[in-house]
Amino acid sequence: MRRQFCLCASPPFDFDLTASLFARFPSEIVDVYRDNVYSRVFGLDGRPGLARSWAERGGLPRLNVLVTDEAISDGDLSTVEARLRHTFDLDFPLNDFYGALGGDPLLAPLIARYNGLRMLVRPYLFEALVMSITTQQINLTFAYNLKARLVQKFGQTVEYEGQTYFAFPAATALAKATITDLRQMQYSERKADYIIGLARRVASGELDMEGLARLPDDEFIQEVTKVRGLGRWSAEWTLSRGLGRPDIVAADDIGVQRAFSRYCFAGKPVTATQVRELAERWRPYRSYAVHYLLMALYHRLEPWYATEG
DNA sequence: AGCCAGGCTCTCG
DNA sequence: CGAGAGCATGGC
Repeated sequence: MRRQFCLCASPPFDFDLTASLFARFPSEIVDVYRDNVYSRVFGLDGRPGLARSWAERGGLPRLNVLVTDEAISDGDLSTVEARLRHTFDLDFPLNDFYGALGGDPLLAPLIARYNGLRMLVRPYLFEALVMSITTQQINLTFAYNLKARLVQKFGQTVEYEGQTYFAFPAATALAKATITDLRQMQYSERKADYIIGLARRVASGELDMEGLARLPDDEFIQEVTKVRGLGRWSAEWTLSRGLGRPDIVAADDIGVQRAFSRYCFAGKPVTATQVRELAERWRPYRSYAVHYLLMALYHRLEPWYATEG
C-alpha cells in the first residue's frame, strides 16, 4: 500500500540544493538522495515505512511525498509529514534571516547564491547523538563508513523497487549490541562504549529524548555533557543539526573553524574563541550563518572578502 | 610513511 | 575555570 501527499513550504525553499548535502558521502545509506529524490525510512509505530520526497517543478515550493508501507494510516502520514518538516527546517522563517543579515558583507554573497537553502536536521535526537559520537575526531569519510556498517547490522529495512532501504537503528536495537559488535565495524573501543552506554540509558528510559529535546539551549548542553562521551561540541552540534535550533555555533568544530578561517579571516588559523566572537553579530540566526559558510566550504568557493584579519 | 581527522576524558595549575 | 596530554583508528 502506498499513499501520496503534498508538503507545502513557505518560500523560499530550494529542495534540491538543501538535500544535495545528503549526497556528500558515498557510503550514506540512511538519507538517500539520488536522481532528485530523497528516500528515508521512518519509524511508524515501531515498524519501518519508506518515504520518498521530490520537489514540484515550478510554482510554490512544495514536496511530493510518497509513503509505502503495509498498512499505512492517517496518523502515520502525519508522523512522516512532521519528520520531513523538521528535516528540511520548513518552519524556519528564512526570509527573516535574509532580511536581518542580507547586508552583512561576509554573508551577503552566500545569501544571494544559496537562495532557498535550509538546514538539514536529523529527524531523531538519538540518531543525532549517536552520529555526533561517530564523527568525533575522525575523518568524515571513515565516519560514514562506520555509520553504514552500524546501520546494516542494526537498522530495520524496507524493500522498494528492488532496492533495500535502511532505517537508522533504534536505541532498543543498539542497546543489545556488544562492544565486540562495534569493534568489528572498526569503531574504537571507546566509541563503542559510549554508543552502547547511551543506547542502554535511552532504551531503559533513564535518558528521556523527548524531554531533552524540549530543554532550552543552555540546559540542553548542560544535561547532554553529563553523558559520558558527549562533550560541548557534540551538544552544540546536536542542537543545531539534530534539533534545528537556529542560534548555535559549534565553535570547536574543525569544519566551522576552517570555514571561518577561509571566508572571514583571510586564511589564517582561528580559535574557537575567535569564531564565537565573530559570530556574535549574527544572532539570532547563528546556525544559519554557519550553515551557509559550511556550504561555501563544501563547494570550495573562492573567498570574497579578506576581512576581520 | 606520516600527518590528520566535524573530540572526549582526565589531570593539573 | 583553561590548557595540555593521551587516546583511538583509518583515510589519503
